[in-house]
Amino acid sequence: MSGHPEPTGPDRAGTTMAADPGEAEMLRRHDASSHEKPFFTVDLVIFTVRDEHLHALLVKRAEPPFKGCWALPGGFLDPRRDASVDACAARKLVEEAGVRAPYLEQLRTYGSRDRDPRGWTATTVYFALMASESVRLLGNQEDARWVRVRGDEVGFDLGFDHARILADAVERLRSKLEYTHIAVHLLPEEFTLPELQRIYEIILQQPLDKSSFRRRVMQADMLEELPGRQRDGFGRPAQLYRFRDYDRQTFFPRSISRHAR
Amino acid sequence: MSGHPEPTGPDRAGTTMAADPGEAEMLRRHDASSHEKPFFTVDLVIFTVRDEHLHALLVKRAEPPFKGCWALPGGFLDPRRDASVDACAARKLVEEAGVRAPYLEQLRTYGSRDRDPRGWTATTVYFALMASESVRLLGNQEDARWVRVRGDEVGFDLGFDHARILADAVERLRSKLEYTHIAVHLLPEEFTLPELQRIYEIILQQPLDKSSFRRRVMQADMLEELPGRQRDGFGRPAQLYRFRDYDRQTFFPRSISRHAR
DNA sequence: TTTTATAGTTGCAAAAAGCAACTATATTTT
DNA sequence: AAAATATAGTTGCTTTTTGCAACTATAAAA
Repeated sequence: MSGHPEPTGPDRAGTTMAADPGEAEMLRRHDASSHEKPFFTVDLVIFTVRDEHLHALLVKRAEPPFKGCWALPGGFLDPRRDASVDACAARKLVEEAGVRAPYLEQLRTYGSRDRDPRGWTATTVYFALMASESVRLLGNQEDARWVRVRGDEVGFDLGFDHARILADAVERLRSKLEYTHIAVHLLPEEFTLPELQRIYEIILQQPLDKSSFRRRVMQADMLEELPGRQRDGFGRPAQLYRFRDYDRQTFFPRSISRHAR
Repeated sequence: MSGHPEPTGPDRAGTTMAADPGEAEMLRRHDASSHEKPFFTVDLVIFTVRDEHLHALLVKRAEPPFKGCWALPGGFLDPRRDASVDACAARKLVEEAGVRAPYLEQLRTYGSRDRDPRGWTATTVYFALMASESVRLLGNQEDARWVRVRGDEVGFDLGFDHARILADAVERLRSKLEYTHIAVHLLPEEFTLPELQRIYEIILQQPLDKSSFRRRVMQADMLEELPGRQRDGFGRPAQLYRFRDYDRQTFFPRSISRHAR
């Protein structure tokens, strides 16, 4: 493909003229020259499953605003250090949770005049999934903790609009679990099928049929059996598997739980 | 839950209220000076279906950088005018496409040191869906056009990283069409079932079975029959329907096209 | 009046999911 | 050591959902 648009095409037909072109032009130039910038931060919703429940990592704010309140980890993007927003999120993930490369996905950007008392602020929020075993909390235990998520909240107030952000993140997590394989990122590299099923049950908050679940996961062909390797426990030992392709995002052809309709 | 954390558990310390104004004022100055801000813009991927093909709205840039190039509509957020990022997107939608309230959803935020020659820039991208009938392009025909999307590109280069953004938007659109009802937003308020099916076929790029499609859509119970109202044409007239609830985002229990596995 | 084009329905075969009983293999208990 | 118990994994059948193709319905065009 070349560097120039086609001279012809279906694009000319439906372009009804309307309001004054001079006005639009004026607005465009105004925008370009004013360049007033909002504050820009990156926040993280870091999920894990521990003790049969979904947990999120929260930090206690050491500085105003909302000093002493619990909030999502995150902070200002530093254009000198961060080559990109993604890189900034990865940096903060290391700083806050000491984790190298878990599943990290952008949730969305929240920005408004009044969500931060310091002024117009936009924050791009990422959510991360990790195995609870792989987490090393840095710094003091007192100012960073895993908090159990009940429903879509933690049971107490959070600073800023972080309660709403957390609720959105939980919703996105549930929604993606219905259709994708991302739950594997909440487990260590090697895991068993019953462990994976338990993750789905905990987050979707409903029991799943064992045989249907296995059928579905095996048909998706995402797991690699680790021959001879088993997880011992009380009953019969369970076969260990590994997720086949951590980069590809695959979808189930059906949602896991039947939707109420 | 209430406005106060539980006395026990990991949340014990989350008691403090929001910052007092005097302290916030002090910190505002501190933060403002110590944190460099990136530029912040909002861009739009505006989709419609015309002439049996998916189209996106592109504008020809009047100013550098990429002057003369085609790019996605958008521009700098203005903290004085825009109460939120969402509001900024809605404003730009009116300015660029003269549309009041189509489907508007945030895609994601792209930000890096080198995506704009003017410096570190973050852009939050929204994608909009609208019926081709409802569009009034403002300004000159020459600098805003509907361009046919083939695969996930338009066939010529775009300014900035907009080609990649457009590809991401197309992918998101396809993905959401598999599981949700958003295709109705690409049609006028009243439409027929064959028209809706055609939208799915065009965007998913594959034929769909008539009876399965109807069964699925009717079971989802999202459409309201308009008694006595029909669309005339060559063959048998088609029943007109209206989408029942424009706010609710509902999901199909299965994806529409069978996935290759 | 016949042909053609499109809308919409129906019936059945095929595929997938739900369900429950069954086997397998370990630990714990007696 | 045998029995009880707990968990993993399989199998067979029923029910549900889908895919497919033929069928009917209703208009305009020939």
